[in-house]
Amino acid sequence: MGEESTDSGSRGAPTSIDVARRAGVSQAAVSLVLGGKAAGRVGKKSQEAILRAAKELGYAPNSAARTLRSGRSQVIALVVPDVNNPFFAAVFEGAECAARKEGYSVILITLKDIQDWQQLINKAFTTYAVEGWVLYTMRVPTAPLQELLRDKAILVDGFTNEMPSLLLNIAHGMSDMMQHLIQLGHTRIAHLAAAPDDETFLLRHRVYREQLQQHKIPYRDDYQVRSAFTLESSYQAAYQLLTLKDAPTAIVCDSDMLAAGVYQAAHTLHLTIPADVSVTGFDDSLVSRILVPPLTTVAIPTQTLGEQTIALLLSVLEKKQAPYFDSLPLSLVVRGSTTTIADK
Amino acid sequence: MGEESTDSGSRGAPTSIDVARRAGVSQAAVSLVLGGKAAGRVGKKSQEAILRAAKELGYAPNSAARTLRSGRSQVIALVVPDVNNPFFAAVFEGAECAARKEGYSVILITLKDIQDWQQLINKAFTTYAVEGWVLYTMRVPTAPLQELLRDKAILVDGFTNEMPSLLLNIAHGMSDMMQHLIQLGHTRIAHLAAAPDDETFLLRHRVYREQLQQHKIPYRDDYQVRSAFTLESSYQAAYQLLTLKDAPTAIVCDSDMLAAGVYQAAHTLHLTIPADVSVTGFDDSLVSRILVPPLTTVAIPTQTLGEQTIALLLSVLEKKQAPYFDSLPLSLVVRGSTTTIADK
DNA sequence: CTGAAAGCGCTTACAG
DNA sequence: CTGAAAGCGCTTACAG
Repeated sequence: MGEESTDSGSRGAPTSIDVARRAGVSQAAVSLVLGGKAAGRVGKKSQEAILRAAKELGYAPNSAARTLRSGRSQVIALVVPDVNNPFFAAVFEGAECAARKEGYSVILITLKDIQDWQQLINKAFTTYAVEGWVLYTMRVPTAPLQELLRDKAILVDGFTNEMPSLLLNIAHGMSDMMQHLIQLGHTRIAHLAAAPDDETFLLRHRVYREQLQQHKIPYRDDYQVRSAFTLESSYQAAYQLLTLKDAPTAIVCDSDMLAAGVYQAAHTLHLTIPADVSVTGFDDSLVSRILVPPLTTVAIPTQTLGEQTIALLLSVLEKKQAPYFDSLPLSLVVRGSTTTIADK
Repeated sequence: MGEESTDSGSRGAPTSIDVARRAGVSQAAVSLVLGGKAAGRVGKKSQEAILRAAKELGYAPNSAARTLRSGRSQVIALVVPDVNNPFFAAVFEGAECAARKEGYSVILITLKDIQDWQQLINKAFTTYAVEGWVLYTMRVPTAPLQELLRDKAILVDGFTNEMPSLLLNIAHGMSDMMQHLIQLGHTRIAHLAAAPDDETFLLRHRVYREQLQQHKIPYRDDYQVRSAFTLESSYQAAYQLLTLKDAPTAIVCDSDMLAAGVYQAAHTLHLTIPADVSVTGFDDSLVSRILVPPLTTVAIPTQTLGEQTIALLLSVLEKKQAPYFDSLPLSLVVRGSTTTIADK
């Protein structure tokens, strides 16, 4: 015998063998019944006995054994840049909810630095048995990782030829936002952009310029600032804009989190939102509702996003259909942070 | 042969046998080297050959097999009521960071309703191989669950005889907060309490009353309101307080999230914080820094909390010491939402 | 409808 | 220092 022998029955968790013994059936029958595959394979009497015995013993199938044998863990990993951004917390909740309906669970992996790619994913590979990956990181993974993730990962709000994407209609949302401000009479519109030069943010900027051009509003270099996703950074950036000689009457932010910095700077400068300056966000996260006045923003519907994400990933995993590229519509949510341009 | 036979080598993921074959060693040697247990057991030459072969094949150990055989998954589950509350997102990050240093990973489980206890934990039991549990839910689990969790779970900010607790010094934090307001000259101090009647919130209320009494300030029933953790609810509660004939000059909230509702209500009523009313929170989450002016609050240090939580859980799992009860000190963070009482 | 058995990919004690 | 082998607890095809 290979190992420290243990008298069965008195050990930690009960196994399917313990349940079988108690119910007077074979171990295989236990597995079938608890796996929901007993139809026409196990008699009524046995089924009842098995369920009773399992309950009495407090039996739960060993997930490692199940995963090892079946090759299926029913676990999906969601990779995001930062959970502390309430938007990604909502994305997690949306994905978790959609996944649960399909019998899957979601683990959350935070990818703070780009260097973490290797480390974190390797860790996830050796720690969890992850069946599928949803990457919402605005960063395309490195080549060796793409190989590991082939046919089991999708990208959200990003594009690469190496894996299917769920695209968001960022351009439409941004363009709605610009038109909203222009209709309110704004012409001095600044852009507080996100510092990372991911495609999703570059796109926002492109639409910002296009809209200015279409409405014959001159583009001004001094109305362009960029900020990291910290309050300090966005505060500084906003302060710079608001203290310009010819300060903007509206500031378009790439994210609700960045807009929070504008609120701080406006307060410092005794400016009132929206009377003195209109402010807009992007995401429609908790942040947009907490700010006073509530933030006009572009809503990314996290529940729908979760559903579509899970649907796309499962279709990829099951190879039911060729990877497709979809585009989720975003909608403008007008709240109290924008108003018509004041005559001063 | 039991099953669809597969010619080894050409299947999905490479196994330790593939690596062994390529390196010209036994499968066991591969396991030892990649498990970091090769010291004095495998020769230098073999080790190098194994590592090279593993790299070339892109080998990663199968986690389900490892967990099944070793009985250790290195996974800890953190159960919280709501990830959308930025405080719990920070708690997750703190725990994840501390756990990683010890070689563990953390999965996040959200427990919205008390009814979910059974369902979610059972699911976690059968989906993940969870070694240890951290319950930060302000709810003590039901009896049958306590049995399942025996000797592998700890409770944060809650108490039961059934499992070890990490206690937070809520009383101290709340008492500091009350003294801060009283020193500023406030006597009309209202309490916007959390609706759930968990011990942690009842304690805040007890300290609130004690402090009033100690400073000979009369307790007023009309200064007591309770609110769920939604903006709508806390807005309503705050509105009620602020429209009293004899409105309070300070509102003490059980959580930063609740304070956000006070900001909204104050804005509606054209009241300025802190000039017209001082507001305080609890947690020191992202919310407290986003609000304008930033919120005076009681800080729960999520990084330290994560470290202590993991340390306590691991000591319980390893049975290195008897479960102990510790109490994490909290500190007052004075920001811009509180000021001296204005003479009107 | 039921039972006996193979085997998922590892870890680990043991014999050499 | 190396190799052969047992076995973790399941799932699933197969023989009855």
